[in-house]
Amino acid sequence: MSSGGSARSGRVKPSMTDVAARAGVSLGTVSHVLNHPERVKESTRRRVHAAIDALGFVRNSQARSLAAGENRTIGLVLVDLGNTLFVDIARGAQQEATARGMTLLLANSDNDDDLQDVHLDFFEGARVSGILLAPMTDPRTGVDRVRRRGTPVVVLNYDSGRPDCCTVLVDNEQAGHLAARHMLDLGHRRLAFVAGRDHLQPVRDRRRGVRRAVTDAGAELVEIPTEDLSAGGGPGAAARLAALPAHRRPDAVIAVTDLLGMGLVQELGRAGLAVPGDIAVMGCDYDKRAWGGAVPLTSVRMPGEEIGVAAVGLLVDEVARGGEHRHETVVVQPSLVVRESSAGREHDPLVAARSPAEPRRRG
Amino acid sequence: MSSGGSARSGRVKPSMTDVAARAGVSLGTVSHVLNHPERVKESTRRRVHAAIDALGFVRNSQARSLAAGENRTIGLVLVDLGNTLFVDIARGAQQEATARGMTLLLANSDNDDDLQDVHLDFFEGARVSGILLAPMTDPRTGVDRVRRRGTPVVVLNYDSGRPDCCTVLVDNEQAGHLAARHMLDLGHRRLAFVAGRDHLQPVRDRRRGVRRAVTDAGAELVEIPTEDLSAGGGPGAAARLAALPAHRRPDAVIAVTDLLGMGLVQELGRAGLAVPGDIAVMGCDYDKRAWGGAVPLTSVRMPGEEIGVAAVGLLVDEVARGGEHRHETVVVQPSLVVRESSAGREHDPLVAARSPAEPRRRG
DNA sequence: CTGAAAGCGCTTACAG
DNA sequence: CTGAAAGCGCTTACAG
Repeated sequence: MSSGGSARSGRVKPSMTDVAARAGVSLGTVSHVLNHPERVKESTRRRVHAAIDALGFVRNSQARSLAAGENRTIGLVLVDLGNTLFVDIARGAQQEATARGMTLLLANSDNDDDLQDVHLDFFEGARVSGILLAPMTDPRTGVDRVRRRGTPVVVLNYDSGRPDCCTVLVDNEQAGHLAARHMLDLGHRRLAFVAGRDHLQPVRDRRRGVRRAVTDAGAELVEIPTEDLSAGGGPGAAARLAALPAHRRPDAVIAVTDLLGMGLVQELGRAGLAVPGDIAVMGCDYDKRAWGGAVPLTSVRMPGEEIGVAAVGLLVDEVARGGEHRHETVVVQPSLVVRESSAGREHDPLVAARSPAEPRRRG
Repeated sequence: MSSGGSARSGRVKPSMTDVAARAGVSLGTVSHVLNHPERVKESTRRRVHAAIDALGFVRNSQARSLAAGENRTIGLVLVDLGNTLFVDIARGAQQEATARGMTLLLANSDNDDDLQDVHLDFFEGARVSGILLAPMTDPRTGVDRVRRRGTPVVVLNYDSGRPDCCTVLVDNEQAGHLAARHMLDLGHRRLAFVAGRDHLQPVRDRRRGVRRAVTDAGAELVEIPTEDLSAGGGPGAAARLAALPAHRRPDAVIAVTDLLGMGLVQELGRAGLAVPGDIAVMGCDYDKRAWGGAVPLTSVRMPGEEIGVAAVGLLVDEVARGGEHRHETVVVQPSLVVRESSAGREHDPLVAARSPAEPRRRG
């Protein structure tokens, strides 16, 4: 394939005035056929539409927002599009926004707090009707700044603990509890939990759930620390497990993330421990990047799309009701996905997902 | 954590007029301190900035675009954010856009052509300065429509074969060639290529590359068709391979995607064939969802970020040079990532990526 | 049912 | 160095 002709010089887009001229009507009439077609006589409407088509007119939404004083777009700022949970959130939000006649715009802050601020400022400058923010760390400053200026913000996947904006959370304690219950139900009595420090909310909450389940069952829990929460943390943790004498070794391991779980499975295999024969393993997060590991990984699925849908709902309510709106926190429930790494090969992957509980509301 | 207070009623954002009043200057002066600070006396500038801070003023970018007749944002419409290649593209485009003082907005069409059109129309309505489009199928209609109205479009990852817009492509034939050369270099003489029909450009081009390498080497190629290009295609293809008598079985398999390769590895293992001992396997795409499979998968990496960077470069040139701009096609080169599924366990994963060739230009 | 006119929040020559 | 005024492309009462 070869080269190209030069670009047609940037043609100026037709305006409503051009359409009006071509249709032989006034500017206001064109606006009416766009906004209140029922107020316009059929034949006029047709002439205007003909002119619109002929000219390839596309209304300037910036001018429209400015004049109408309303903006039908929502900005979604995400920490990390590399994590499939956030892609799911975006998909859910997208669908719900469309269903409500709004447009969703995405911005990826790529784990960079400064970039996150840039995006927040951008959306505010664009006068979106509201912002959905999935932050990595405490978004206090950013949220404060934006809210103080009057733009509604819904925080996703981070519990800021403050009641001054809506929040959508996953019940991470329940995730940990589900995971441990699963292992206990399989008959395991000595569990291990591989995780980082409680610096990150999800780690802290999942740990709580695991501990509660183990304590309630009168079983035993070994906690194995790791700095690296992705696959790279696998070798270290696997080495520690493999080094234990067989009679003291846990018979089930819960990794705080799927990537970590995947790394574990791989390294345990190399150390000569069969999964799940010698030791059952599961992750948490249902991260698609950990799909199809050596042994398909049992996990706890976070309902990303549900989060996106709920968030748009809360935001739209706040925009519509203004002062009448009351902030609330929606807590969405995770669900267990049983696969081979805990239940064995005969277990059909992906089929046994338990259906999630109803989201709880509070607030 | 409990409930919330009601939202502060949607406060109206301060305008430049408010800033001017507070600073005791005219509207035009405020605009000058924002756009041409050097033209304003230091003390005045300070007063204006004080007013801006006090009021929490954020300039309305819609009004600015309207008045200035320029818009510093670029829209990126992606087929599928679930595929990590596109996330990489977005990251590269983001960085390059920022470096050039523009803002990148993302929209995910989620494999839905209608949604893709919606996004194109939205960006056109928003009067972005240009659009980057990574389509799934031939984007002819959409691109024509948008370009006819004067918005520059750069097409990513799809060869439309027409010289009337800029394009950034990955050299998929080279990807296939690299893959086959790798297997041949390892000493394999009977290769299999598992892929769908040539309906999709990448499949067609990768197949060409594989065939060329095999033919040039005087080796043998078995082509195994599959409908499903993701992990689900693994079992069928693995069954066909396993069913062959050992002396006719290929000693190396190239899957057209990583997900397919991952599915293959898993199923071959279940069928009792060791990877790479009995049969070497590799994928193509370097999809992070296929990370850390049973056996880390050798693959061909597509330089997503490079694509994003190149695309923004072409677009900005077209916007800046207008009629002077000449459309061109940039072809970016893939690179081999050798891992255990072809090279064996002793091979250190992720270390042996060959560095990619320089991108070629044409046009 | 249609049109004339003010106004949304900004930028930008043009005067002073 | 600063201000007054026109204009960007639209919407929306308000008249007719």
